Amino acid sequence: MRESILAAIGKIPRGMVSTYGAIARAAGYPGNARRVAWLLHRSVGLPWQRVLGSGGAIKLRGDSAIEQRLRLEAEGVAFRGRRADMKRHEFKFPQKRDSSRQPAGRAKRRRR
DNA sequence: ACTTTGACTTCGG
DNA sequence: TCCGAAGCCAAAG
Repeated sequence: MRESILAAIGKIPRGMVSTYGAIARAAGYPGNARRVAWLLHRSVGLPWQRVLGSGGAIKLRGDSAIEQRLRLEAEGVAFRGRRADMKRHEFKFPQKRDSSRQPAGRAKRRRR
């Protein structure tokens, strides 16, 4: 849990970013975005700068937010306004799904 | 053992 | 775009 979340964060490659919610899901704990944030805050040795809020928004305050942005830009992540360009830099965690994936776009969102 | 606390997210107005 | 409310739940104190 702690480990799976931390491991997921560690898989984000340089130049890519992910979000709290996506990491929680990838770690097997959907809906636990806050835990991801909590762990990030008190753990060390993680690529913390690569974790953003939904939509690519930086959720830190003050100086930390500036530092995060600088670090990401240094890795090649582009920003559009206050958000990272997720279309180009969002890291997709590998999922195990069988080959019966819909070939055409149209991603569907479950929920309620 | 109980309460507070988050670097959150989504929805509605 | 911004604001508030509700859902979420392990870890800290």
